[in-house]
This record gives sequence, structure tokens and C-alpha cells, in this order.
Amino acid sequence: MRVTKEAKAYTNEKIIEEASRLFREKGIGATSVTDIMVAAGLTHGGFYRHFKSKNDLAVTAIRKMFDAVIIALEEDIAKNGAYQAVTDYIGRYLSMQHVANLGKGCPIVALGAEVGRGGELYADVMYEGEQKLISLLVLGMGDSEGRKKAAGLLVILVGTLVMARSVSDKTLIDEILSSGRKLAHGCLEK
Amino acid sequence: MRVTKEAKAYTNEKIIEEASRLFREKGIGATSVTDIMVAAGLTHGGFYRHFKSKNDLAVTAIRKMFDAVIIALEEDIAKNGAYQAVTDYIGRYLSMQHVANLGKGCPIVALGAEVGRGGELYADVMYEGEQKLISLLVLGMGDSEGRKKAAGLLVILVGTLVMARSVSDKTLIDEILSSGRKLAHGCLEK
DNA sequence: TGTACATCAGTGAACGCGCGTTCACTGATGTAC
DNA sequence: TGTACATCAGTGAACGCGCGTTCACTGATGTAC
Repeated sequence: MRVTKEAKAYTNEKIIEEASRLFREKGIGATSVTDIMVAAGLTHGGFYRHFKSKNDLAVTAIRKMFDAVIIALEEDIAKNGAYQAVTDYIGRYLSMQHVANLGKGCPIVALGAEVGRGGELYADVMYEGEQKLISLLVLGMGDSEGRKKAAGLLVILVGTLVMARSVSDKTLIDEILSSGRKLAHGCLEK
Repeated sequence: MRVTKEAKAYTNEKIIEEASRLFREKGIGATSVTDIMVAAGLTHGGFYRHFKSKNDLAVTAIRKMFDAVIIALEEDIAKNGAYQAVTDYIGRYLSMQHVANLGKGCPIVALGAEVGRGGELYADVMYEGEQKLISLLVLGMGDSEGRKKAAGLLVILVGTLVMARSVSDKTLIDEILSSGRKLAHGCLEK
């Protein structure tokens, strides 16, 4: 049952894609290799033709999650300018959709606590992603204190989403989001 | 091997105490009933004389985590006044110790993502705790927009700690904390 | 281009292990007289 | 207060289950001639 090189490459991407979704939806620990392989339309045994271990995949998947965010933001900056792109980013980040859609959402919020526990296994790839993201957000600020303000903005976005996702009442979620939005836009001013 | 009522009550508290620590350190899913009982100096079988299930304990433990924070803050407010108490709270929250000490730290940061996934199982007790905490933080603000500002402050604290814990470089953690502190104190002004 | 054979992506059974929970058992505590 | 017995906190073996990983096997793909 050997398969073409192209088919293998496709499978590899599919595994990463489904893992990226499932890890964020359920957590890394709560997602099994079988869950991922079934989601990718395969059986569990073949997994080890693609990755050394589940941890190996997790590192790759986290990188991919950040890459997706970063590429989208870069493209938006190129098209609409940094200020507008970052404003749109805040809008998307602090939206009801983002609260509800764990699987496509911010990896820091979905995996931050789990990564914080896992020692340095994932910390490097997380750090790398956060730094790239901050350096794009900086472009929307544009003064000498830009980097600090960008880090502050990310803190507000992350904190707001963690809070919003930890409660279930919809009205309360709306309140948390709107107060987060006000704080976030405050970072952009001046 | 029946035990006095007092001894049972002590055991019960000990289980909750160890669970509160372990759940925050390792996550609820990654902490086993056996882990908790061994930490409490017992064997796993006796667990079900105290709690209906692991989930039942988790709800109780989360409530206790919030209670501890809230009682400490209330006492500090009574002793030193609200403004000073909230200022101290920010100081403790955004400290290196809090970053390192998962087991005694903020339950929103440690468990927010996991609770966000678990449906409404834990959302109620989480919501309750957050509301109580916000209503204490409000006292440190003292204007008509107090409640919104208090929610904003909590967002900044939570976000900062999630970010700080998701990286491993100590200098970077310091940077994140100090930028968080600046933002947090900004909420207290005016 | 055609043939022979080595490679290896994917399958599914199996491994040792730890999980949450149940249960028969123990013996000290609590209670009814 | 003293005695007889029911209660039940805690023990440790056992349950069915799913986990990450390994492995013999398959057959189509890739490669050397």
C-alpha cells in the first residue's frame, strides 16, 4: 500500500491541520493520536511514518498555528496598511466567533496554560510565535514605545479571551469582550 | 478502620487542599484521583467516601481556590483600605513568584482554558468566583465606571500571567510582567 | 521503455500502562439499650 | 456507665477502557539495470 510522494506530503499536511484544530479544541493532553489520525482519514499506526512522537507533532502544529495568524496579518498589513490591519485584528480577536471557535483561535489562549506546565518542551516555539506576532502589532503603533505598547495590546487580547471563555453566560461574555475592545483600542491611540 | 468525624472532616479538607494545588500545577485532566489521594496520605479507594466523582471534587476545589483569594483580599481591604489592598494585589499577581508558583496561583490562569473547553461543568463556579473578585477590585477604583475598570484590570492581570507563563526566558518574563504592571496601575489612576 | 526488486506509507493487532470507578473486606467509631 | 451491634472511613484488588508506541504485514511506488 505504498503511496506517492505527493500523497504522503498531503497526508502530512492533513495530520498537522487536524492536530492544530483538535489540540486547540480539546487540549494537547486530551487529544489522542488516534483522534488525530481518524480526523485525517487514516488509522493510528501510520502516524509514526510522519512524526517521531506526539510531542514532535505538537511542536510542529503550534508553529503552524502561529504561522497562519502571522501570514494573514502580514497580508492584511500589505493590503490595508498597519493601523487598519491591527484594528481589524483586534476586531476579529475580540469577537463572539473567536470565543466560540476554539479550533481556529489564538494558540496562546488555547494552549498557554498547558504549555506553561510542560516545561521547556513547547516554550521555545511559543516564544518564537509571540515575538513575531508582537513585531507585526508594533507596526500598527508607530512610535518609539511601540514594542511595549504592542506587548501590552497582546496581553489585553489574551486576557480578555481567557476570561470570556471561562464563563458561559452570553451577556457576560459580551460585556467582557466590549470592555476588552475599549482597552485594546486605547493601546492604539496617541 | 472507621475514623472519628473530626478525622473525616480533616481528610476531606486535605483532599480538597491537595487537589487545589495539583489541579493548578498539572491541570484537572492530567491529575489522577490516585495522585490526589497519595498527596493526602491515603489510598485511592477511599476517595468515593468523600466525593461523588472527580468532577464533583473539581467543582469544590475551584470554589475553594477563589475563596482563598477573596478572603485574603477582603482581609487586606479591611486592614489597609481598598486602594492599598488592590495595589498590593497587583504587586503579588504580577510577581515572579506568581509566575513560578502554579499551585497557589490564580485559578483563572491555571484552569481558564480547560474550563473553557469543559462546557458548563465548571463555568458556573468560575463565573461566581470571577464576579466576587471583580466586586472587590471595584472597591480599589471608586468611581462610577469602577466595575468596568475592575473587569479591565482583571483582564490585564490574567493576560499578563498567561503570556509570562507561556515562555521560559527569564528576562522576557520580567519584561512581560513589568509591562503588565504599568498597564494594571494605569487602571487604578484617575 | 520494460523488468526485477527494494522501499516504505498505511493497516490493524498487540504491548504495557495508568485512568476513573467499584467492591468485598477490616476494624474502630457511633449508637441504642 | 457498660454492653452489643450497626455503621462506615479507609484499604487494596479488580473492572473495562483508552492511551502512546511498536511491529509484522500488505502491496503500490520508486529505482537500478
